[in-house]
Amino acid sequence: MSSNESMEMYLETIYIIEASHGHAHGVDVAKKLGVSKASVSKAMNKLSAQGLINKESYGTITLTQKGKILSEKIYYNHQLISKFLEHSLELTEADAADNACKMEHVLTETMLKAIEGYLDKNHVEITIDSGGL
Amino acid sequence: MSSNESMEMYLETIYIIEASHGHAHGVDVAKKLGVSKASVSKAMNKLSAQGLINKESYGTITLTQKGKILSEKIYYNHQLISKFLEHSLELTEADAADNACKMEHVLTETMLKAIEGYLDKNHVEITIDSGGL
DNA sequence: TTAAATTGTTAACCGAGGTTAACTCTGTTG
DNA sequence: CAACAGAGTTAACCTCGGTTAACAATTTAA
Repeated sequence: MSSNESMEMYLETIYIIEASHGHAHGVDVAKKLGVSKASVSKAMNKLSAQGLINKESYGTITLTQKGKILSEKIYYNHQLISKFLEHSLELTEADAADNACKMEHVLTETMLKAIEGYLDKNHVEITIDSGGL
Repeated sequence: MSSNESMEMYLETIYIIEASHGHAHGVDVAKKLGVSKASVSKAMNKLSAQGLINKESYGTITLTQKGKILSEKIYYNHQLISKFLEHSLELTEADAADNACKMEHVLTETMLKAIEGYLDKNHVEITIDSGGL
């Protein structure tokens, strides 16, 4: 637990790619995050060492159970925050996602719980569409 | 403009100290932020080079006009976010400040404007008490 | 006024997270 | 099957923001 911001971004990205393609490749992650292949390669070594991903034949990446649980949580938080911003501030989906993306790494558990409460009270559904990162 | 997160923290801290003592000293900034004197010293050189602070006799630090305007904006945003979190999510003042502190460096202008609108619509006053950082 | 305590600065260093360039590995295909 | 293109890795390097340790400067106090 408590991987930091950039590791969370890698994990979330792998999660999203895996959701639509079954597995991720380093080069896809690099493109999606706008970083070099080399950065991805180093990051993958760390995530692998933490037991969050499996590196299979020639760079095929899949989440471990542990990695899946963590990235689901990260992704869920992202959706939670996005919906909250859309509903409370009437931000567009794009603006909400934009800000959620940066907020998701720093909010306290207390605040995340409060957002859950807010959405619940206001009957806002959390759609798990793997759309805009 | 667009100094980054840690520079913003230094600036905001100087602003708060200056508000209650007339001027700041490096050692106070270091204590408040929980960093070493050396880090403060280096940061002050940068802020000074950017024309945001004046270093007066033996380490006495004051904001320049430019620095004051910027740190007021930073501090104002902090208050804005805090109030928003207290009102929309019913967070305690402490929890709100805690999260605002991390959010204030990353939100888009669009979102900040939206928060202003929200507070306005809900008649929430922004008190400029230089309380909990 | 001189000694001690406080404060500030500098130098050398560290880890995180990125880069480029050169390399290796794998798979496809002419 | 041989060669090339695509994908991954490695090494050397950079910047940022922090650290510790030693030193310099300034206050304060005996």
